[in-house]
Amino acid sequence: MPSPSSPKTPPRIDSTAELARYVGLARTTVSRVLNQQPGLKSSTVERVQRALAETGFTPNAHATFLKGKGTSSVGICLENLLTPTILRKLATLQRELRRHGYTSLIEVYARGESHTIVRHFLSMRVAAVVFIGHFDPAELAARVQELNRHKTPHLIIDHHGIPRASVVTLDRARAMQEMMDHLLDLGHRSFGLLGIPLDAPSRLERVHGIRAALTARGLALAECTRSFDAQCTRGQDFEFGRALVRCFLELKQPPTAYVGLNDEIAIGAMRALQEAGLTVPGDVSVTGFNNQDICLMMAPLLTTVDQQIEPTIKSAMQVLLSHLRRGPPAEPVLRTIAPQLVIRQSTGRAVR
Amino acid sequence: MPSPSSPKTPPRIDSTAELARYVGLARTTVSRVLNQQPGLKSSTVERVQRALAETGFTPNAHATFLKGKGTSSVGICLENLLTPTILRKLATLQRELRRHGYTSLIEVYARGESHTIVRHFLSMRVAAVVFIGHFDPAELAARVQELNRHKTPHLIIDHHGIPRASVVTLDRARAMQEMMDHLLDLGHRSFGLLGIPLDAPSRLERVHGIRAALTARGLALAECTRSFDAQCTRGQDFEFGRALVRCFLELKQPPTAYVGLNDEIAIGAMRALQEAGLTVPGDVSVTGFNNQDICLMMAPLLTTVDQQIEPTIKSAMQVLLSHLRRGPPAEPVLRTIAPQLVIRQSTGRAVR
DNA sequence: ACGATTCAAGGACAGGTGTCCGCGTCAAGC
DNA sequence: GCTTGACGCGGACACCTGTCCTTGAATCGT
Repeated sequence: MPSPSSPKTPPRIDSTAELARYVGLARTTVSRVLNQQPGLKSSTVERVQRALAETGFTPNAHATFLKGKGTSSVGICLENLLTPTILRKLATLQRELRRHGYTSLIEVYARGESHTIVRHFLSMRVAAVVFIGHFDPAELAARVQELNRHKTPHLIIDHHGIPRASVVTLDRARAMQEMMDHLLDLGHRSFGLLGIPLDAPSRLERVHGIRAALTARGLALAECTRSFDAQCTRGQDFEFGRALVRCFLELKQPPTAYVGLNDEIAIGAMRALQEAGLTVPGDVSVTGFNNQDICLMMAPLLTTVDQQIEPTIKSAMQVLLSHLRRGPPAEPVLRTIAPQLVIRQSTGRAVR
Repeated sequence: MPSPSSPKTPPRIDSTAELARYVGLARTTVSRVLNQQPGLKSSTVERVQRALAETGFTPNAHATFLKGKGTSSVGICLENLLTPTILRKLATLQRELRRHGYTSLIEVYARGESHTIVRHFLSMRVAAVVFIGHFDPAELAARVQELNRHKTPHLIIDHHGIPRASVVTLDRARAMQEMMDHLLDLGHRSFGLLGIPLDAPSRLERVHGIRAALTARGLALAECTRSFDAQCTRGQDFEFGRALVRCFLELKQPPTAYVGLNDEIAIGAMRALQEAGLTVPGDVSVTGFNNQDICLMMAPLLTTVDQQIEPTIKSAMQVLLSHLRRGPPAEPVLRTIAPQLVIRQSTGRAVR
């Protein structure tokens, strides 16, 4: 410490009143310095600033909030803490929020606990709530209703189909359609869907895209595609992809192209295929989804879809900020982000 | 009184006073119901409960906190949101904290911003602060001092060497020593270190372990090992591992075993080796660190070290809870967790 | 019908902060 | 010496909740 060599450690200060006593000023004067109000002698301001630095005092955020000077925070509810894309969205969103002066409250979803989470957000009087990922539809709808009743702005990233909720989401139908077009151009006519059930509502959008691509060429969904996980939407990891491919390989006529729900499943699938003596893309093609870093480490490099996370969050912030300024809108906002196909080495011409 | 079947939507309630007006009771009575105080007619309790359910009112957490009934929260500062092991620790810790009635405040570290983060924690009057990962030592030391001055309990997971700070960390020296023993047993005598600089303080512990294993066999660190990233400790991803191996392969006598800082680097290294026409573990051996799921998807399966995250967080919670009960201890607590070697297929006998 | 009991009403205070306002002080200008 | 202006002091109120206490009213028992 440069100026005085006083080794007296400053006392622990816990309120503006204590700080005022410490510097020998009135509490109101200290408060005025803290809030940068005009009409104070510069020497006084400096005196308080120095005491502030010495003691490291921070005003009680709860009391500040109570006075209306809300430390504006935004609640973020995540599907999980494992999926890399979700985490990249979270990281980007938190950075953007901080840039606009908001602090974030992060909670992780667990089935049946969304009520507790949203109540926590509401009790903290957050300025808005953001959901990232996919959730139980009924539960999410109930939460949205709850937030609407409290006039708390909210935004969903990814999950769609909830009434009266603003959503920013990747156009997954279009992504699947483009991917299917790519595979159809390569001559593929029979497809194994990995982690994409044909009837589960949570993956409906993807199936729509797949069907659109097929019907555009006069093909029928039911005849060209096969999915083994009608109800099993549990695991979404490497091992799941591996297990699914093993099921497919027991068929008399296994598909020539495998379409994975995500990169992990696709990678697990490639491993299982290679273990069975098949080559990718020589014998069969495999596609992923998300374009994670790991795609570039596989042999062959994985063909996949990029989520365009940066634009997604940018768009989400726009919507969120407009909701924060004008309150929840009468009509919910819906924005879709265009995906980008990333064609690499794991897809090739169909043989048979 | 109107009929109870009236579909009139309940008004938005924002305080106990409004709720009291809504049900036609006194504010104090409502407060007593909310805090489950005895001496209330059950019909009254029920009336309030119903209004509570109808309106979805939640008491203002800030005001509650101000009254001392603190919604006790713990601040968690993360190195980043990308490293899978950090995220698994975070997920486990948050689950444990919630189980003990604590809510968590999560912030992500950025160089030079730790001051802002800790001040935010302090302004929220958190019960404790936890750091997960590795940070700038000087910055972290300053934060610890700040927390000590405010008598706020704190705990560091992973990063060690900070004075007057409690730490729970994996015994990385022991992990490296065991891994080196394994490689030495296989006949390896020249090692390429990937992402482990020999002189950087942040990786000192690992180097200690490596040296211990070598000297136990009468070998010298400087003669057996080589590291290309003396100062470059930036990237820790797949591409970094790939780039490092390319450097090694330009040497006249490349090493026979590569020791990676983490699984990603090791996987990138394996790719680069395979691209160069070498086989793993036939020609060279490669080891990772962290035992992430991806290790099981590589060909060959990656030999690595498991961090034992579950026991780590369990231990951390014990320390944290004792600090929360008794306040910051006079002597900081240090706990090391025993690692577990996971030997798979990427390591084999040395040839030459 | 009367006293005893039960229970809600409502006032009061505390917790830390922001803000307003009247008052006192001090120095400079005339 | 008086006015004027600048500036800090300290009281007051508000934000919302939890808790204590007194008071008043309704209900119950005999």
